Amino acid sequence: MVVADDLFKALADPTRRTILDELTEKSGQTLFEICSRLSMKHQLRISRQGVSQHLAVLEAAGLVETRREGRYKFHDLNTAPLRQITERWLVPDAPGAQESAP
Amino acid sequence: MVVADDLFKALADPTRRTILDELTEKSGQTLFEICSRLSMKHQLRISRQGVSQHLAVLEAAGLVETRREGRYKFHDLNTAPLRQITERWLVPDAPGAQESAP
DNA sequence: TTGATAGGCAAGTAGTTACTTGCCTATCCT
DNA sequence: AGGATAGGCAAGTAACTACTTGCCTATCAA
Repeated sequence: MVVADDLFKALADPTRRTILDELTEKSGQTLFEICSRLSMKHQLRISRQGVSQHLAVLEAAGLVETRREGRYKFHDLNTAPLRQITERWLVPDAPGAQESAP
Repeated sequence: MVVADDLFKALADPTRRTILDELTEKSGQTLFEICSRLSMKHQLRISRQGVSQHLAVLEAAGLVETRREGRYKFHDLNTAPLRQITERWLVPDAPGAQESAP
C-alpha cells in the first residue's frame, strides 16, 4: 500500500486524532469551525495555520476529504483507510502458535 | 484510553510495522531472530539495539508481549489493541450529514 | 572456569515534525 | 469600491525520535 506511511503518520499526532473525533461528531466542517471546537471543547491553544497543516496531513492520508464552495472549504471524514490497519495484522492461524528456541 | 498515544506512536514507524508483520508470520521470536529477518527479508540495516528499542515501544503499546525463558526472551504479537482504532471513529449516524455555512 | 550467546543500559547525534509568525489571495456583503 | 471573512504560502524554531556506539550483566556449553 502506497499510503500506509501517510496513514499511520497522520494518526500519530493527538491533535489530529482529536480533529477526527470532531469530524466524527459532525462531518463537513470548515477550518474555522474546527479551530473553534478545538479551542472551546478541548482547550487546545493552536493557531489556525497549525490546524490547517494538520488537516493537510489528514487529507494526504485519505482520512479527510475536502470540497470547496465559494470561500468555504468543507472537511469530510473518511474512515475507509482505517480498515487496512486491522486487516494487515490478522493472526493467520489458530492461537497457540508458540515457538521453541532457535 | 490511557495507552492510545503509545499505540499510535508505535504504529507510526515503518520498521515497527515490519516487525509486526514478521511477528504475524511467526509469533514468539527472539530479538536476534527478528534482527536477522529484518536484515534478510527486508534489507533493513539496523543495529540490534535499534530493534530492541523498537520492541520496547511495541511492548509499551501492548502490541507485543514478552516472556523470558533462560537467556531467551520471546516476543509474542497481540493484535487486541488495534481494535480500538476502528472502534473510535465509527460514523455515528446515517450518511448524508452534510452541513451549510456557519 | 572460560568462552560464546542473548540481551540491557546510557549517552550522543542527525533528521524529522509540530507550531508560530508574517504576509498574500479569493470570496462575499454592504 | 471597501471592508470583512475564509483560507493559503513560506520560513524559522523548538522539541522529539530513530539510530548508533560502547560497555555491562546473565545464561549456557565445553
